[in-house]
Amino acid sequence: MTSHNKPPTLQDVARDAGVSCNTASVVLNGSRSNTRVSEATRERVIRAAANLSYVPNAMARGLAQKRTQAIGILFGVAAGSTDYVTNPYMTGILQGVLEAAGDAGHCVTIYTQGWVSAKVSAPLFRDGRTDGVLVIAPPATADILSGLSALGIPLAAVACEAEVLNIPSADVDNRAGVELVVRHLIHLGHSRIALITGEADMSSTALRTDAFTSAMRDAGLQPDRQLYARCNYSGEGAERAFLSLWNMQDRPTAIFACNDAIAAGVARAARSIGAAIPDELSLVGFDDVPTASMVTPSLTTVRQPLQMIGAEATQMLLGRIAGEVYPATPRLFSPALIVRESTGKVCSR
Amino acid sequence: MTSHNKPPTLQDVARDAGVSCNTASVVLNGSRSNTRVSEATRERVIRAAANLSYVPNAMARGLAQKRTQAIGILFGVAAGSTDYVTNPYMTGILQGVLEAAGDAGHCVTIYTQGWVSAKVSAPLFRDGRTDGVLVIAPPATADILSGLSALGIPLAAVACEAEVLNIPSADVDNRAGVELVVRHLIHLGHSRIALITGEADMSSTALRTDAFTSAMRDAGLQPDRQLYARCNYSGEGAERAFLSLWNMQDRPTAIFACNDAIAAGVARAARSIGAAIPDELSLVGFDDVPTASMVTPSLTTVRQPLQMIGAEATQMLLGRIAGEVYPATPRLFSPALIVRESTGKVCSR
DNA sequence: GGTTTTAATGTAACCGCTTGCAATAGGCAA
DNA sequence: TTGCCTATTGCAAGCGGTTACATTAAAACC
Repeated sequence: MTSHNKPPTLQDVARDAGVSCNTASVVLNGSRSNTRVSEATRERVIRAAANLSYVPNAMARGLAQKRTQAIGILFGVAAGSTDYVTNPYMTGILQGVLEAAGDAGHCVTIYTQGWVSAKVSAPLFRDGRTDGVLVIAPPATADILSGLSALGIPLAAVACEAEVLNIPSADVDNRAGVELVVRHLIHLGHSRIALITGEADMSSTALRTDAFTSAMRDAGLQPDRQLYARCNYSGEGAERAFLSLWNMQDRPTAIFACNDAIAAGVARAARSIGAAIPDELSLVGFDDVPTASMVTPSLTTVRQPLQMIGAEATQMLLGRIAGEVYPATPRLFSPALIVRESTGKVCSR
Repeated sequence: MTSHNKPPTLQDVARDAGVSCNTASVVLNGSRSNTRVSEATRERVIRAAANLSYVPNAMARGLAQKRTQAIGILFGVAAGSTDYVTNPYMTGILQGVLEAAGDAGHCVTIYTQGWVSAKVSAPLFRDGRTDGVLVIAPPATADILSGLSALGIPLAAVACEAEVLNIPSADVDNRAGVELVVRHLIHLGHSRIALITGEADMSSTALRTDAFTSAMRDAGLQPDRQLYARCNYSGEGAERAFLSLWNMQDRPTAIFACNDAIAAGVARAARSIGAAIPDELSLVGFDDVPTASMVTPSLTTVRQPLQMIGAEATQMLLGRIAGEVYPATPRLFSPALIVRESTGKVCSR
């Protein structure tokens, strides 16, 4: 019974192999290329380590060489919220991060510290637990990125304004996604197209709003600010936003919701008041969450490659940790328009 | 600009406060109640630490006191798979874990090491990175739990056979959940009820199959083994399982799918061959994933409190790390039957 | 006043591993 | 034989904390 004994240390390996722990260290992590070890010794050490199922202590190693082989991940959450992984966006990113980090032999540590103020929270990340931090879709108002950046912590980000801070980041190409949506709707004959955005302090809100306006103009349509509504990305407030649009004298024939959760809220509200989708109203979402294909009518939406985005950001972070330099411009991934049942030709009436 | 300077150490704090680093240490982590420190000194140290935004180095602290204030989490995945957080079950548990761990001031580290063999993988968790490991729904065939247990690593588990290993665990009350389903269906007049389970090596499969058989017997019905089918919890193979049941000479009037992903597959297959739900076939799922309420017809299913289960398991793990002892019997959480549109009275024909 | 308590703080040895540098031992040229 | 180079290996000082124990000084006791 080997239960409850302490894990073997490098000293144990060295003793069993009949060498100093210096030699054991050199053998086991292949470093010190200038200092060579004889083949016989190398084998003895490796055999001893295998016999003991030796695993180096990450704390000691981290302390000595100041690299932990772990990265931290910080999810953007609304102030006071603890909903870290309750939506498919975050979990999609996380899955990509886990795969990329795993491939690189890095652990992933999720930070749950609240987003107090950047001055207060940022120093917490200097606890030496991780080599760098990945920040996912933080609200711009939480200036955590600048706080972390000022402390010299290696960073990469997803879906946020990282360019001005010279932080590498990855994101979906929001502009391209919005253009796909607007072109699709216009192609179906819509011209009064409404926009329902999420929180104002998310970078995607500004980007999509701006892209929407441009795309409308490009199509020769005058965007109507009356048709811009706002709620939360969680879907909260979507019903109200929908109703305010629907009760206008000159109501829109299509609504572009900035994510699928908002679109779901709109669909629910539409059904409850008997507005037919897509006959009376076309509806488009963004994200292509699993539910989008299952609902009735199924949702036309923009798919973004979340796992690729998460993986790319992870690789950038690992690169930054290794000292590489990246361009500040975000790495953008192409979205795809998934046309389903919630959009149709504009009703002639 | 304070950029890129090294994080302040305890020595820095001690120097600024004009004390030895012993005193600083004692003040800052409040320990050593036998050794007292004067109020004046205490204040000086605290002020110095605050001025420097001092954060103790987790590696050094972990090395010294052999506790890292971090827990590991290992997701049960199919052999060769890297789908850690791609399904709502895992993310629901994770969310609960994050909240509970965060409340206790612990970090959560996700392990991505593959489930090689228990002999190979288990020692990896002795790297000192975490104080204990939470194992979520592992396949019984991957004897990782026994491997970890043999090494004396503090453990807690979710949804698995942990009792024989004397490992504290939490889970939904599968038996109660299944009974709710069977009673509901019988109440609607069904007697030929089919069961579609997930992988055979998941503890829930055995538990739910057994509970199903018992519940049928308790209702005075003879369970028909012909009506037991199997596929994967991911939903893969659900169509085939459904068709094999549907093509029987004496087909079932109701199907209990062991999770919502399977139920979704069944619903899809049923629609594709024109089998009407619930008119010709009642369908029940398990889990109550977000999609369940959105599909048409919406899915009758069993809701389990995933976040509570995750949080409870976390608290057990933290307790075990602190030396507490828990009963080996799993802590069970009551499920709730959510009746929606996919179940109805048996068709009289 | 001398001795014992007690309060307050400092010293130094670890925790397990990395790494600069010293040390040892053959081998070979001089 | 002596000296020097090179291939191996060991020594020891950290990394940044924690903590048993020693130390000092002031207070309390007889």
